[in-house]
Amino acid sequence: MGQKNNNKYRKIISAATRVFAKNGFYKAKVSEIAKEAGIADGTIYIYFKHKDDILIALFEEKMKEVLDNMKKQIRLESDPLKKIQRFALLHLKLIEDNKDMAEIIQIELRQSSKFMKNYHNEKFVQYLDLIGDIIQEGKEKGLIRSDIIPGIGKRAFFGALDEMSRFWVLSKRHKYDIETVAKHISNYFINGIKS
Amino acid sequence: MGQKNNNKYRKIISAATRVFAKNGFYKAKVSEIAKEAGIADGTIYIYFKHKDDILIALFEEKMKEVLDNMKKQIRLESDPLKKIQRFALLHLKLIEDNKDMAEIIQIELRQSSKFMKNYHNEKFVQYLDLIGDIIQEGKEKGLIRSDIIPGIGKRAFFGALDEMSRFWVLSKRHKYDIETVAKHISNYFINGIKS
Amino acid sequence: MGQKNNNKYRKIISAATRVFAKNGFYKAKVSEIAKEAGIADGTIYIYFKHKDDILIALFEEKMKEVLDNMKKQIRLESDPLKKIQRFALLHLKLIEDNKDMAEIIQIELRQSSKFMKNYHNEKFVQYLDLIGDIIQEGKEKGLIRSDIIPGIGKRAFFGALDEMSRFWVLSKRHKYDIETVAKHISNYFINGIKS
Amino acid sequence: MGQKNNNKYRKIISAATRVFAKNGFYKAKVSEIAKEAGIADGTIYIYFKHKDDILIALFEEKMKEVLDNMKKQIRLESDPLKKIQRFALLHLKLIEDNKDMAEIIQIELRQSSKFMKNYHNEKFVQYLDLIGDIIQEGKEKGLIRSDIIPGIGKRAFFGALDEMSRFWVLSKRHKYDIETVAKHISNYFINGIKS
DNA sequence: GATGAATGAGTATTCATTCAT
DNA sequence: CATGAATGAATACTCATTCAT
Repeated sequence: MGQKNNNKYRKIISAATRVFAKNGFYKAKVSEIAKEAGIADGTIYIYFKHKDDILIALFEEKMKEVLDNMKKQIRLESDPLKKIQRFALLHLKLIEDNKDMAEIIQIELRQSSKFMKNYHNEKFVQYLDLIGDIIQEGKEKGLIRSDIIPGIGKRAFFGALDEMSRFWVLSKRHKYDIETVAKHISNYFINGIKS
Repeated sequence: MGQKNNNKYRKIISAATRVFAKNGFYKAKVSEIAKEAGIADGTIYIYFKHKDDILIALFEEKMKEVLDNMKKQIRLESDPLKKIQRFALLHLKLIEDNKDMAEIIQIELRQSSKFMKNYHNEKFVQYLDLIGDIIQEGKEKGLIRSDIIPGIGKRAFFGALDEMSRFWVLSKRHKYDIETVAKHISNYFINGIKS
Repeated sequence: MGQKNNNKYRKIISAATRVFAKNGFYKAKVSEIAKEAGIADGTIYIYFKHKDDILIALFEEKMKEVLDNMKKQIRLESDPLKKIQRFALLHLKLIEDNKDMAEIIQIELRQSSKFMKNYHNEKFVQYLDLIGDIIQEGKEKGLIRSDIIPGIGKRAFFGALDEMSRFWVLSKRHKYDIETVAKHISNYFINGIKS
Repeated sequence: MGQKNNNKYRKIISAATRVFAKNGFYKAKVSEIAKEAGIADGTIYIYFKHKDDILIALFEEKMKEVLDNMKKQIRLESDPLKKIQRFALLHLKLIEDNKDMAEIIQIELRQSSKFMKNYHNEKFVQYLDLIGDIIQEGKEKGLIRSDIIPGIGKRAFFGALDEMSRFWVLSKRHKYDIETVAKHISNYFINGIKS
């Protein structure tokens, strides 16, 4: 924890975000991260035991931030359906404002066994559960049909946003603006599940 | 004679599907694919110039199959909304029946720059367009709201299915059966976009 | 011997001469020689047991030709000093007319242990001895100083011609014409050793 | 610190000289050079980008030494004809004292396109020019015939010495001693070109 | 803590050679 | 004899990780 406040630790995470985004985790060299961070190669191993750990730490850090921010924003809304709208807009804005991070999460983290399969992605589960909880709340308030299964609904909604994000990350020019996309996707979903 | 060549080409693709699925593209060794295919290491290089090309060929092959099959199935249905339901069910069934392939497409192919970014994924674009075309058809028949944008809708729907597929691929036990998931997801979407 | 008259054997030697000259023995691929010869890879191994053997055979063939030719030409001259002049001119002409062969002999055959060191180059020894014999004859006829050592003289003269040949092979444009070079080099030597 | 680097660089050059001389460049394994140098395989790649570069560096290093030494020695003599004698003796002595290096220069460096053809051998050109300059000087002083062409003479003389060197390198026992050979070869040449 | 030179395990790819047809 | 698909041994080079300073 003392480490996490450390200047060098932050520099490595920041440099790694850029380097991983550029060519992917496997093609990224530890020495390149060190160079980008303006430190020596060996210094990285004072803060991280393995190259893998940089990616995991990076993910945890970013996801914590995203999760905390999303929770805070969602709380400002009391109507579950409004919460869904806000979630969509905020999610896409986060992607837009953090292209490098988004690319890593989108592409690298889905990757090999080392991560999605063996690494239990607690923060991602919590992120999905934010949606699940909103759906549950909507059902309890009678705003969402009682036959909607939160476990399916949360993935469907997240998946829809995520696929748009992938498109975002991989395209240079955007055909649709964020607000439009957020509105459309949340409307499909809300209309699809509301009572 | 062509048979024999074809035979080995197929064996390599088949072996690679299993090997890539197990530990991912980067951790897969060419020698392991050869062993799995029951041929010599060097033989692989008669059919493929680089390790990369095996993954790309594999993807093209499988996607062609999936695309052809999906097109045929969709044509059997005349109602665009029914087409959406059928798409969902068939997509999830394909995933279920081709776990290894699904895992590769889900995880490996989204990966590094070499693929999603630089490799222009024509077949995937066509697959998405199948959905786009159905939406367009539905709009023209007055079954789908005129303000629905196919370019957003197709991604939202595919993303929803895809996120469920990911969950499927990464889980050992399935909480929900395919028919249920397909029904729910297509219902959200249909209710969300119908007139 | 029946083999040596064989059409395919000749084709291989001829193709190998071109292929070895282009990029050197080590970089030359057996399959490239086969392609150049218009035959299958495997056919080469009907005529030669190893890639090495092609180079050795090629050398033996060419050297026999060169040696026979040189012997015949030398015999036409009775004056040992004239023989030296003729040797120089003929040697350089051979190089000029057989660039590919010259390059191989110059460069490849001097090469690694496999050849100059382990392979006892009988034909080359005989070629050098042609010069040695001329010197000996000249000494006996009192035309060449009695203190000249043929074993040194033959190498000095051959080396002088050979270095010019190397220059020839490696240059694209020739500063001096063959007759001039042959005349100069034989004059240095003749003046240097004559009584 | 620079010392240490320098130290390993030297060790590699030295080890490579021995290893290349033994079996030739193409048969030499990088790992063998590393073992001979008492370092790890990877360390070689800190100092040299490619295996080729070791041979080139080795050559440049040795040639610089030889060239500097030869220049110094030649300057001690004022008579151009004496300079030629000294050149011959010194050249052969260098070969005798640096068998491994001589073998590499003699055999490996003449080799494939990578070297003699594509690699412009500046130091070798300068070495030859030392002889050319002596001839020019001799002509100006009226000691050497005015019709002698330095561009031909320098190659003839170098070639004569070089061919003796090759004989030297490839033989185990020497029939003639250095002084005799040097004296003979320089005498042929001097008598051959003097006024 | 910080450094960066050194390590050496790991692997894609090549290509001479074989042999079933 | 001829073929050319198949073989698999061989090796240059990379790069995550270590550790003496």
